[in-house]
Amino acid sequence: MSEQVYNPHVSVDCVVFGFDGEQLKVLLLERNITEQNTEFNDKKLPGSIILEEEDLDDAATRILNELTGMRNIYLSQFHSFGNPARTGNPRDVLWLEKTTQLKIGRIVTVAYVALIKIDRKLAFASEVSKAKWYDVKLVKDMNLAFDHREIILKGLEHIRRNTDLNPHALFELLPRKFTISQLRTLYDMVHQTRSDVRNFQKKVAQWPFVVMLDETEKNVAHRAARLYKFDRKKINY
Amino acid sequence: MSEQVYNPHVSVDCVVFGFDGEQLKVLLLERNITEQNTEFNDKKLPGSIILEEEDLDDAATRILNELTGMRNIYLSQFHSFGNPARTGNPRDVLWLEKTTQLKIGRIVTVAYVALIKIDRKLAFASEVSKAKWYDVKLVKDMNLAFDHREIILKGLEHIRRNTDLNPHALFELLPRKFTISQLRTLYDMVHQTRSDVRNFQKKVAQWPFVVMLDETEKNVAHRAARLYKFDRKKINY
DNA sequence: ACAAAAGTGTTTGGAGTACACCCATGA
DNA sequence: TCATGGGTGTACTCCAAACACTTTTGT
Repeated sequence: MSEQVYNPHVSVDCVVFGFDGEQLKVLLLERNITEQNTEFNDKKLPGSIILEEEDLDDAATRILNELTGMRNIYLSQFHSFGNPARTGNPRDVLWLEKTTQLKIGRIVTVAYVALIKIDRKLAFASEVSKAKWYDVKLVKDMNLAFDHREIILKGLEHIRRNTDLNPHALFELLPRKFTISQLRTLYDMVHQTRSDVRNFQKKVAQWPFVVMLDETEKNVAHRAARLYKFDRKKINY
Repeated sequence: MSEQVYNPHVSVDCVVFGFDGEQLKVLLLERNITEQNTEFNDKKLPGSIILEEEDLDDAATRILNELTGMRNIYLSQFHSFGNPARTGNPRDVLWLEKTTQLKIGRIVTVAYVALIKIDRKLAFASEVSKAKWYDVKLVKDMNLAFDHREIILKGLEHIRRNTDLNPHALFELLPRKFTISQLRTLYDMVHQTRSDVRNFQKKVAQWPFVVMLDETEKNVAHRAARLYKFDRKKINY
C-alpha cells in the first residue's frame, strides 16, 4: 500500500441520513474549538480532504467507514460546492490547518448523501469528536461549520427528488423488517406530505419489492402490525 | 479586478447540447496535437481550470462566454469526476501543461450541462481550436480527451431525468418560434420514445407556458405548421 | 393530382384521491 | 372495557395510451 498523501484542494462531505421511526435525522460531528481561553462549539458534517490517489466515491466510502465502521452503505454524489467564500471563516481554516497539519487555501468539496439504518449500532470508533443524530428540522437553526447548512439542505432536496423516482432508496433507512406505517411515516417525512392510510396500502401493494412476512410486531399496546421486508431482486427495471 | 491566477487542481467542463430540428447535438472542440512529427486529432469538451477566486458556476459561465460569446445560458451542474486515472494519459497531461503553462497533477472536474439554441449564430471567437456540433449518437465512437466520453454520457442522462420533471428546460433548445412537431421530435429525442402525434398535442395543450402564435411556417412543401412560443412567466409552480 | 406533413376525437384502463368504520392487542 | 393504532373497500376523477382519417400547401 502506498503512503497516504492528502490532496488539500478537494474534500468530500457526507450528509448521512437516518430514520428513527418518527423523524428524519442527520449525523453530525461535534466540534470544540478553544480560542483564546474561550470554548466554541458547533457541528460539522463528516468529511475529509481526499487522498492524492483516491477516487471521490472511494473517499466517501472511506469517511463513512472510518466514522461508522460500516461497509456497503448507500451513497450518492449530489453536488459540489466551490464558492471561494466557503473557506472564508478564519475559524474554520485555522481548525482545518490544525487538524490536518497542512497549509489550507481554497477547498472545493464534493458532497454525498448516505442513507443508513439507524438501528445498526454504529461503531463510532472515530476521532475525538462524537457523532450524534440530529432532527433535520433543527438544522436551519444550528451552528454549523463552513457552508455545511447549505450542503445539508441541498442533500435533503436531493433525496426528495431521488426517492420520487426510485422509492427503493427509502428502504436503506428502514430496519430489515418494518411495518407499513413506518414506511408511510418515512415516505411522508421525505416528501413533506400526509398520505392517506388506505391509499398508501394500495400503493405499496403494487410495489413488488415490498414483501409481506408471516410475522407481526411484538409487545405493542395495540393491535400488532404486520411486518414486511424489502426484496431488492424484485425491482422491475 | 484582481489578477487572474489559476487553480490547477479543479476544472469545470461544459456539456453543451443543441438541437437542429432532427438530432440532439453536442458542442466539441477539436484538438490537434503534434507528437514527434505525427499529428494526432481528437475532440474535447469546452472546459478550463478554475480561477483562484472564482465560484464554480461562474467558471462555467465564463467558459461558455469565452467560447460562444453568449450570456444567459441555461446551465446546471450535474456531477464531479475525480478518478485519479482521468488524468492518466500522458498525452492529455502534456497537452494541458503546454496550454496552461502550469505543472499539472491530478484534476477533479465539475461538469455542467448547458442548453443553447443552435440557431443563434455562435461567435466562436475563441482559441485556435474550433467548436463544432456533433450528433450525440456518434459520441460513443469518437476519440475524446480525458474521460470526456463518460462525462457526455452522464450529462445526457442528467437532462433526460431533468426534463422529465421540468419540461421547461427543453425550450432552451428550440428556436424562439417553433412548431409542435419540432417540440415533439426533441421530446422524443431526449426521452428515447416515439410519442403519438395526437396525444402529444393534447399534452402540450395543457402546458400553459406553450402559447400559440398567429403565424405559420413559410415556404414548406406541405401544409404549413402553426408556430408557438414559450412563455416562462406562465409556468405554474 | 399528387406527395408530404399538419391537425383533429373517442374510447379504455390504470392510478391517484377522498372518505369512515371495525379489528386486535395490552393495560 | 378502554385506549391505541392496524387494517380494509368503493366511487370518482384525471391522465396516458391506442388508434385513422381529413386538411393544407407546394410542386
